[in-house]
Amino acid sequence: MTKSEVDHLEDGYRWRKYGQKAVKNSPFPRSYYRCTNSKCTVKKRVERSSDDPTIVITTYEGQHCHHTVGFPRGGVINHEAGFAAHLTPAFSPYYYPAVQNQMPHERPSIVRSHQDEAGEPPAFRDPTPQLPTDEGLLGDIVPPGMRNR
DNA sequence: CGCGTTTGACCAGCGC
DNA sequence: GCGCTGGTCAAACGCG
Repeated sequence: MTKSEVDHLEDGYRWRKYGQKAVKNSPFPRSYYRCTNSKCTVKKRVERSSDDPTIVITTYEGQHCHHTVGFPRGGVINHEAGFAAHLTPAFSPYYYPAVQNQMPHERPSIVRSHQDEAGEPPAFRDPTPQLPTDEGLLGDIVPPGMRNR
């Protein structure tokens, strides 16, 4: 589970959308992404929180067997808006429905989604080798408790 | 021309 | 058995 204000949070991989469906829980459609790398079968499910439209719940499924797609650019770690949000799942309205009211998240970030994806060259996990293990990336971005849905 | 998105159809699982 | 819901496929389309 992740939280972010933008749809296209660049997490270092190239995603290809393969479907979109309207779910019952939220009035917003849910998007289905898959890693474009034929090697890794990672899937991603992005749905918007019904309570706070500025929040998207991203559910990763599987783990990447390759490193982040080439990012030799210098910008690197600038994940305040994107990846940093991953590390605060406590704000997820799914777990703490009351907290969302206190979130001062009213910046016009949805409008500048394009800037965001360009401004987030995700080479974030340099020290982490590609672990095709059970942990993989998920072990980092998802608390151990919630991994086995 | 290649790649990614869009969109409707199709399918499988589940509950009634 | 039927209908609903969620997940995937695939063709068409748009953009760089």
